[in-house]
Amino acid sequence: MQINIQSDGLPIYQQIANQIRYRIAARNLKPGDEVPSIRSLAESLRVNPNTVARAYRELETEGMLEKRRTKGTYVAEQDHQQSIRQRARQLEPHLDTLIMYAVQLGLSLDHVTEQLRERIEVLEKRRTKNKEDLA
Amino acid sequence: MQINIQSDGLPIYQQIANQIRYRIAARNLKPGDEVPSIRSLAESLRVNPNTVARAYRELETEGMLEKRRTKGTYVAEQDHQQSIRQRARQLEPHLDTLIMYAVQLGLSLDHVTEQLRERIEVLEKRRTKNKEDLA
DNA sequence: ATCTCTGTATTAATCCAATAGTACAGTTGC
DNA sequence: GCAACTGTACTATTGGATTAATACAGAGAT
Repeated sequence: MQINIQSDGLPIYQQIANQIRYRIAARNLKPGDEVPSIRSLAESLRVNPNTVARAYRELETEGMLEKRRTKGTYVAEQDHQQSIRQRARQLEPHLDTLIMYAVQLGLSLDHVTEQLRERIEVLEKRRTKNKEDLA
Repeated sequence: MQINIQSDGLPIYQQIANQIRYRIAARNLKPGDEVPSIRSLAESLRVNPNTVARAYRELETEGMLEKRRTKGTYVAEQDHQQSIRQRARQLEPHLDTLIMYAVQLGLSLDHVTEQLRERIEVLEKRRTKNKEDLA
């Protein structure tokens, strides 16, 4: 498993969790697939087993992974895959954080939704432009 | 100046900054108003001057406050008041963070805007309900 | 001049999250 | 039984962020 660790401030265990989360979302990893064992991944990243364990534990709590003791760790079968609702619930605290910031900046909430829409447009355009550049 | 400090994990200097930011946004503090001196506020909160100084420095960077050396610290005249654009720019990194989370959760960006809209509605209702309860 | 008020700078103590070191416990297959 | 693999638990180190202690520097009032 190709995981890139950078010393860019973001904790290692989160970098691992993010990258696996992303692969699952992109269906690059599918339900039932086995992910590297804690020890082997720790070894290949030259990182302590506990660090990988923490990433896996977090993903397990989210219902992304499923540990089978003495067997290994696998991408969970159901849960996150079909249930958008569950994932949406995980996004909620981040929404609240954003709203809190907006309130503190004295920005109206209508303004925030509008600004978010605009920001997404910008990012989308950038993304499609990159694809064109590659073609 | 009535500032409440709680030991709830949020750093003291941020609690101070937040509360002042909020008052300015609510026009409870107006441009030109003087805020308590670093030393006096520090004393009344039983906190180190540097802690208050840090809050003020942050607000100054944001263009909210304006220090006049040997005079005191004042709510800035222009800047934040009329320029929504400036405040919006400060919100941008938070928008990006939210978008990043959404992508990692495999949620479409349209979904995010929709969920944000819904979340805001909930909070708005809760807010108006509280007002009714008080009446 | 000196007292008293501004904000500032430097260094030290403290605390906590992240990570490592290392030993433990269960299962499987030889 | 024992080797080789799973995930886990416990303790120690470290590094960074927060806060404190304390001293500094400028301006105004008396």
